[in-house]
Amino acid sequence: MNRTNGGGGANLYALRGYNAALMLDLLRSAGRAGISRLELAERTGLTPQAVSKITARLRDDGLVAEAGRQASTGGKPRTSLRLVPEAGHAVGLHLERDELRAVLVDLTGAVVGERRGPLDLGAGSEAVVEVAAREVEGLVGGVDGELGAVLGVGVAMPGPLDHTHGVLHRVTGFPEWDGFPLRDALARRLGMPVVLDKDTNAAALGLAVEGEVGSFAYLHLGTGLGAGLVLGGAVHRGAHTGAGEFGHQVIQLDGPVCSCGDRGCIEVLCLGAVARGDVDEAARVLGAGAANLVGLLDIDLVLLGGRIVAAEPERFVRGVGAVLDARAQREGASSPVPVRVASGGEWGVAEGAAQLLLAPLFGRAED
Amino acid sequence: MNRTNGGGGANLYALRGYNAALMLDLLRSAGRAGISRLELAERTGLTPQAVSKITARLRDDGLVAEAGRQASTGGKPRTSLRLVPEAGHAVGLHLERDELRAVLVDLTGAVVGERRGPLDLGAGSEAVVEVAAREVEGLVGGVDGELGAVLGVGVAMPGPLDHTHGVLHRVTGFPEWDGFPLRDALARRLGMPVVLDKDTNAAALGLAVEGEVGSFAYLHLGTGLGAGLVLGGAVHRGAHTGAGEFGHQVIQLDGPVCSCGDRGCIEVLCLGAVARGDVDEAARVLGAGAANLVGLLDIDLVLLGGRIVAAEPERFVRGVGAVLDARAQREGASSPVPVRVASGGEWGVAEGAAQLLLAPLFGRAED
DNA sequence: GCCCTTTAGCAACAGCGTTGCTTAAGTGGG
DNA sequence: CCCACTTAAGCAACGCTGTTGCTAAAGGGC
Repeated sequence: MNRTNGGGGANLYALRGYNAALMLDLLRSAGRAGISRLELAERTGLTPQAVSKITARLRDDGLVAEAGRQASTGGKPRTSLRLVPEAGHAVGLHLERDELRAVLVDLTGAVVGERRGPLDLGAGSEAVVEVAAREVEGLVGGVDGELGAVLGVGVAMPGPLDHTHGVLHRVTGFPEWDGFPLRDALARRLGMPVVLDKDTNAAALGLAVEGEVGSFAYLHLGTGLGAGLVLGGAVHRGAHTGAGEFGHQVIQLDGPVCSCGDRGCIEVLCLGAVARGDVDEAARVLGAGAANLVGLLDIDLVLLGGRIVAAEPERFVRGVGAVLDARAQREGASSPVPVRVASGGEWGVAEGAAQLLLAPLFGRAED
Repeated sequence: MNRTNGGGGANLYALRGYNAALMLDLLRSAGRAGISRLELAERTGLTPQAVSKITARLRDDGLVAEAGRQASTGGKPRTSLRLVPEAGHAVGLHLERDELRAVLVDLTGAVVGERRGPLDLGAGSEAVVEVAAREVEGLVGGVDGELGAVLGVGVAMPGPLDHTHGVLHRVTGFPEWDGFPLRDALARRLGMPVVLDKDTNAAALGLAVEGEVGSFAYLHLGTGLGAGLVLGGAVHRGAHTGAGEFGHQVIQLDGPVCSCGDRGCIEVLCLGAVARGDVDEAARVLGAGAANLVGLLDIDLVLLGGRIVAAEPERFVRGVGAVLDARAQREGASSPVPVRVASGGEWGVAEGAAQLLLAPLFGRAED
């Protein structure tokens, strides 16, 4: 229980919600196998009786169900509890320059429906909102049978934008999008809550929920180079959703001119090397930036993703890893920061976008 | 009310402590003038009656007192409440290679006693602990009259160390300190709680408490170059207290060799320029690193400190500011990130160290 | 089959912030 | 000057939280 919610005081209602979210989060990580009431009590520090009461409420709400019994340890066996996946759903929308991906996920984050189609950001905001809305409606309507409440739509896009207000700042190449309130426009059109975030943040959130613990950086190497930062389990967006601008970090003073106007940005160096076919150099440059990040933030893990990484994953992991290993050796650290390819692949951003709506249920704060 | 305390559940006792800390924090920021119960209620979202109950408990504990009345706005005038400064004290200890500074501060953070003396880290751990302990005892004993409970001692030192366990990793130039459990040794010797942290973190904490809001970076340019990061009001230390290693960020790939063994670190470039007498170049290099930091973390403010900055404050502020201004212009941001010289001066680290013990009282989480 | 161990729930309870109302302490109009 | 009005602060009762004490349920081992 800490102060991050804008300095607000807490009453009994807040307390209840907090503990309920805590339980749900533990139940989610436990997965299909479930977790017993007593283990929930141990993990939270609450009394078993409190856990019984809280889980009873969650069962009444249909969010939690019993899932068999565990082996006895000499007495009455523990009853496992698990999340009810179909108790709630969320849509994740990944909008790119020329393509749209949409997923419908259940409460556990499992994908129960997906769609993919062309998109033209140049067609104007109204047309794009309409296309996106139709995809969402198709996805939600296309699933047969009873569908637990759809909590809303998470939208992930590249480029600078404002998560708090759901407004786009700029969409590279399409000045007509400047300042467009995408969140509210889509919410009004669909009649359900919408949350907007950067693609890299959505991907990082998805990875955090999937089980990556502690603090890590997700580096995305695609048409641009960006990062999603997870610090202490929460996505770090900064005051204006600007955090994670990894690509325009300068690592070569007075180096070649970058598209942003500065010189020696990691993006121009890295993508330049890729263009020359020198993947090892690209990985080395990326590694230097990653090492800067690791030192600055003391993170535990670096995850790589994006089209360019996907083309040669091992070489990038090896190249970035080499730089981090060298750094660890210089520092005398016991073990270097590991580097891996992010799971999720092409759908990772859309799945993470859906988590923008699920996360609050599990006590993952908005910031 | 958020989840940062290791996943623990919250009971009524935790709720009470949380709201009490919230009140104390608001009372502290209100300073000598105080703040009315109703304003506390507005700021926290709690009902006026709840505020009355909570502040009544705090008054019973002697932490809060009435401080006059405000002007009437047509009815009964509001009663101002303020912290009782002498209700608690803490010691801040700043240990450098060759010098020791110690301050005794009251609950509001005001300095009520200070000491300064030579120190030789090469004299060995036992001797240093003894010298430090004597300074603390002298400081605590030297204040006449009733002294509210001394909560403990905050110790700030350079170099890599582990805040969580209170253990030094390395002290540059003194290998015999490797792994020394300074926190526990000093705590045993003094019989009071001790908290250990990096000097830059202590300075940043002190600045955060002094009223710098939101997220900022404190860049310290002294014998080395380090940073203290405050994100969302809390010091970001990272998993192993390693965060803030700003100086060994590479900004000149394959540049000159640094003392750390890498090439093109900001520290070797910046201090090299200072050595050549080229302050403007040093400021430009520092600015490039600051711009990287601003982009990566989306912070609101950059504060400069340390001996070298103190020698030519305006030129550093101007030089770093110019780089950040150029960056803001490229980004099309409405206003550039401001740069200032950190208040606190030579005693800033020691004062911040004392806040390591006061901060928990005011709900400023340990991490 | 009995005893023991362990789990889960029922009932009473202390303590939290909230609600409804009363008292305190000012201002300002007639 | 006094009285009506406004605003602040506290008292009492209340609903709800997690906790405590105890009981019932359910399995294993001798």
